[in-house]
Amino acid sequence: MSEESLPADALPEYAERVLDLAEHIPPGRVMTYGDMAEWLEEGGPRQVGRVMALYGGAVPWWRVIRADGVLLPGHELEALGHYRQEGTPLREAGRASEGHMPRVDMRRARWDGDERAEGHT
DNA sequence: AGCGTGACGAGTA
DNA sequence: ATACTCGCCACGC
Repeated sequence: MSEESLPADALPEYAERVLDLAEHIPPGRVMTYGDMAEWLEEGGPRQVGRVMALYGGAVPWWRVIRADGVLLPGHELEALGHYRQEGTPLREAGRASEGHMPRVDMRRARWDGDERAEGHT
């Protein structure tokens, strides 16, 4: 039997790795799908995206976004609420902000996975 | 087996 | 800023 049937109460190992990493993203910071794939050294942005689409509800999904900083389509308001609540750096279109959501300021909010760097002490 | 699709990314026009 | 192309990889039809 080469069938690798997965236990119903367990996720694919890759999915667990993705979710675990997502849970380690500090509040006020974000990680891109591509960065997560690179950090894990496995799969690619689309694979991370697939995992988040399927199981992302169990983790702080709003801290995992696209490289261009666009809020998750369909959950913009919810994500925005979290960002304002945790002080995630946002780029607001100064004058034309009416009509479209702000985007995450990737330059400041991007987290590289180095937890030690969080403690500036 | 081919083909389209997607919570992607980078490059080009 | 937007639109389109190509590369990427797993899934479903």
